[in-house]
Amino acid sequence: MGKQVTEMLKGTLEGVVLAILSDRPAYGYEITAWLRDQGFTDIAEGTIYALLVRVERRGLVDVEKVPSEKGPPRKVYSLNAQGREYLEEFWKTWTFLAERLEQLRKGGR
Amino acid sequence: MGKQVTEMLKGTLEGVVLAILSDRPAYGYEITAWLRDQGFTDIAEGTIYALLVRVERRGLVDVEKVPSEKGPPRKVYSLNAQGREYLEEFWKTWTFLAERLEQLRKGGR
DNA sequence: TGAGCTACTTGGTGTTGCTAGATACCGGTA
DNA sequence: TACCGGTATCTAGCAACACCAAGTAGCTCA
Repeated sequence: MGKQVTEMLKGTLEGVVLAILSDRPAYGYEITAWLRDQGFTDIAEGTIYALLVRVERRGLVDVEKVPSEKGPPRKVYSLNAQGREYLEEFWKTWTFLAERLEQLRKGGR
Repeated sequence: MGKQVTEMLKGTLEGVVLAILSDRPAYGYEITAWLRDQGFTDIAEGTIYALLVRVERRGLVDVEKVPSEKGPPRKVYSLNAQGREYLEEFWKTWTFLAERLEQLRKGGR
């Protein structure tokens, strides 16, 4: 994929990461690896870290530093109540957009 | 809707507009009005015009100036061959993203 | 004359993801 | 010991995109 997916990710990537965290806590490196595995081959490492810092500042996630056997300590993020609320909103917005797009695709306006 | 949809529109709005044009030619004012009608209440007028200029510069659309009875001349845009190709790509990217998101929503990873 | 709708343009702002490089901890190997 | 690769995070600078605000311009009708 190229630039197209990059632009489309703006705004959705955040929801994607929060959705991942809604399943269970995770840390940056892990999230990046998982996304790559899912086909998001272009997602830059730095992007995820920056995003995590952002959602933390906004109070959507809680953080815990956990030592790793294989390297420096991990920052494990978990979705808190506010984050879950925000994720709800995200899914609503996404649904709205997806419905409009789907309608456009089949039959046009 | 609020800021969330604004961010999510980045990258997709372009596809939306091209999809509209794939049905039949249209001009900026008309497109804006139609989008508002479809629930995209936050879309700014200027945004559509800027987007149209962009896709024109990229050679995805052809333009024709058509006099209007009700105001200044309209710039009517129509999707050309290159634009159709690009729209194809857009739908592929969109499908990829939508599938990942849908999977995330139900059942998580 | 002026209000209101139609129609397009432009300059500045904020958010977001990418690039590229740096830092740091650890195990294995030459 | 010295170095390399994998793990793990952070940062500064950049480009793209949508928004905001204001302006220009043509037309109709009171």
